[in-house]
Amino acid sequence: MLYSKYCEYSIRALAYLGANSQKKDYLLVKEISDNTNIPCAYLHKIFQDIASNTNWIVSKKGRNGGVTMAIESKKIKMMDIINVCDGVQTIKRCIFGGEKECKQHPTCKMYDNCSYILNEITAFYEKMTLDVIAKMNPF
Amino acid sequence: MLYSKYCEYSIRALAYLGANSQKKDYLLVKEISDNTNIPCAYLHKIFQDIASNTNWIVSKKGRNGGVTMAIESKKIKMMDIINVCDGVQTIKRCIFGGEKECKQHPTCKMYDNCSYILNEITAFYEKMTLDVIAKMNPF
DNA sequence: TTTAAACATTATAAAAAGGTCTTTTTATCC
DNA sequence: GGATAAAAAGACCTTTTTATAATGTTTAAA
Repeated sequence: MLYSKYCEYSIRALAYLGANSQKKDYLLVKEISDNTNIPCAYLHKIFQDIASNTNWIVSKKGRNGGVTMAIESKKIKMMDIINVCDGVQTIKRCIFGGEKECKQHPTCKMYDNCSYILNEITAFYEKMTLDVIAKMNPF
Repeated sequence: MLYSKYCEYSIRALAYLGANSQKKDYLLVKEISDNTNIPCAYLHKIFQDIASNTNWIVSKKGRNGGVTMAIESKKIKMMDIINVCDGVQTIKRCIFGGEKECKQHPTCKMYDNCSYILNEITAFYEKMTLDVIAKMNPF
């Protein structure tokens, strides 16, 4: 698994939101839940977390409430979402278990050897913005 | 995270075993535990699982017992270990959450788009055999 | 027959995933 | 303007998975 389920849900939910919420119209969490196959209550929690940790979405309580994007889809990369949900160090760590700064074994060449593939993965996540995802019709 | 901690431990432990056990000499689980920073009791369980699911290692009870490699280090790839520990589908699934065969959304181009990077990752794990790892002096 | 080792089983802890119920906010209806 | 209903927010709880610890059992060499 490249990232947690929580993170996977966040990506799917934001992609749907970005693709379907035009400026100033709010989508129901229930609707997003139904269309992305994410448990509704869990999705509430996810949106809460995203709302409090980023400026990506705004939510409105009460009748005609819901959630909507606060910034353009093309400004949010998968990499950003992974960083917010799972932490910055999730991707960029040695596949052997250590950190880049791991000095336990000064002669170890593992990180150097896997940095290539880590960079490839990172580059991929950097170029995958929500609008790029939306164009692939995942819903 | 690219794979579970259980899997990471398995890779580290097998790499150590491959690097340090010559034919017919058994290493103590305790020694491997000490040198790889894996909890000793947990490592026992890992070796048990590996022993019963593969033909990679053999263990010997009693005095002068321990574990040793049953096949050559160069024949075991990281990919094999990931498949045994976390299951075959861990790596090769659409980063958007679905399987390759996911036909929920017939127009979705996500898997096609991420297959390139999935292949890169797979190729990397295929070429990383235990003897290649050992040459990097991770211990 | 003692002892050192893997093997086996059970229990515990922590984290991740998900559910339920109550509260608060807000628009709309009367 | 008050009542009502619809929505997110928030608090708390349950389940599942992952990780680890503890303890006893079996094996085999010295």
